[in-house]
Amino acid sequence: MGRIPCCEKDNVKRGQWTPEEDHKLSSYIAQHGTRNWRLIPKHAGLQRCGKSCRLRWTNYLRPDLKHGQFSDAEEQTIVTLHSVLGNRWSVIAAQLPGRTDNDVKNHWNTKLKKKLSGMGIDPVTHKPFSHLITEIATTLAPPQVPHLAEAALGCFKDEMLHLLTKKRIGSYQMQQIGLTPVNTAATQVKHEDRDETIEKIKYGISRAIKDPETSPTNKPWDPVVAGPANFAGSCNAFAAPDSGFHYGLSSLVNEGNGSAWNQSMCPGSSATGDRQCQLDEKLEDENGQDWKGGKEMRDGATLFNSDCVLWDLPSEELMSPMV
DNA sequence: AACAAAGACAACCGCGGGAAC
DNA sequence: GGTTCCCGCGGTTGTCTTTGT
Repeated sequence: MGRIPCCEKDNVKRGQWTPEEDHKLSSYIAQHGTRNWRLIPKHAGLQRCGKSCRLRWTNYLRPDLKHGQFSDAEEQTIVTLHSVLGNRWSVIAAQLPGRTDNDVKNHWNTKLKKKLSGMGIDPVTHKPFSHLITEIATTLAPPQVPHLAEAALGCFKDEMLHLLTKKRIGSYQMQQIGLTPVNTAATQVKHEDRDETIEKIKYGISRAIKDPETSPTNKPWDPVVAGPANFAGSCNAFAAPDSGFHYGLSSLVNEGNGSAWNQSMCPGSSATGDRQCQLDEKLEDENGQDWKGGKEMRDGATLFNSDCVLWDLPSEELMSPMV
C-alpha cells in the first residue's frame, strides 16, 4: 500500500509557470499565508499541485530571494560548507540569505563542481585527485596496486577528459595533479586523440602511485594549517590560490584517525554516505549528544549557533537560518 | 544561417521525518 | 503504537539560452 498521491495528476497543470499563475499564487499567499499547501492551489484558482505551488513560491516567488549571480564570498561559503556537510543543500542555503537550496544545488552542479575539478580537486571529497589516488594505493595490498591506475581512471577520467578537451590548462597544472603534461590546447584534442590521452592519463596516474614523493612539493593545495605529514587527515585546511577558494576548516572533524573522508571514490557515491556517518559520529562524540537527524540538524540552527565551532568561517558569515 | 553541444536554470519526483489523530 | 497526511529534502529531468562549428 503506497502513499496516496498529493494531488489528482490528471487535473493538474505541469511545466513552466505563467506570469498570471505567479500573480495568483503571490496574491493568495500575501493574503492568506502558506498554511496547507494542498489547499492553496484550489483556493487560489490554480490548476496546480500543492507541491508545485510550494516549490514555485520557495524557489522563485518569495520576496526575500536574490536572483542575481553568486558572489565570490557566497561561492566560498558554499565550497567550505560543502566540504563539511556534503550535499545538505538546505543547511548550506540557510547560511546564504536570499538563496534557496535549489539555487545552491544548481550553482554547485553547474559551476562549482567544474571549478574544483579544473583545479584538480575532487568535488566530492574536496581532496586533490592525485592525493586520493596515492591514498587508495597505500591502503591496497601489493597485488592490487597494478590495477589501481585502471580503476582510478574509471573514476576520474570524465573529470580529466573534461579538462583536457574543454579547458586550456597548462603543463604546470598537469604536473601539480601528478599527470604528465600533454598538449591540451582547448578544442585541439580531436576525437581520435582521446585514446592516446587516456593512455597518458593512465601513465601519469601510475607514476603518481609508484612515486608520490617525487610529486612537486609546491602544490597549490598545500596545507596552510596542518603540516604536510598530516595532510591525509587535514585536507580541509588548504588553499587553492588559482581559484580563490580557501579551505579554512578547523581540523576538528578530521583530527586523530587519519582521513575521515574515506568514502567511496566512485562517481555517484553520495557525499552524505559513509563520510557523513563519520562526521555525524564525530559530532556526536564531541558534543555528547546525538546530532543525527532531527530538526536541529536539518535546519542547521543549533549547529551554527552552538558553542561548538566546526570551522573557521568568520562568525558574521554564519548567518542565522532564514525563516 | 543552421545545426549541435553545452550551460543554466526551473520544475518534478520519490522518499523520509514528524505531527496529528 | 499504528496510520494518515503534510512538508521539506536531495536527486533527477526538462526546457530554454548561449556558444561553438
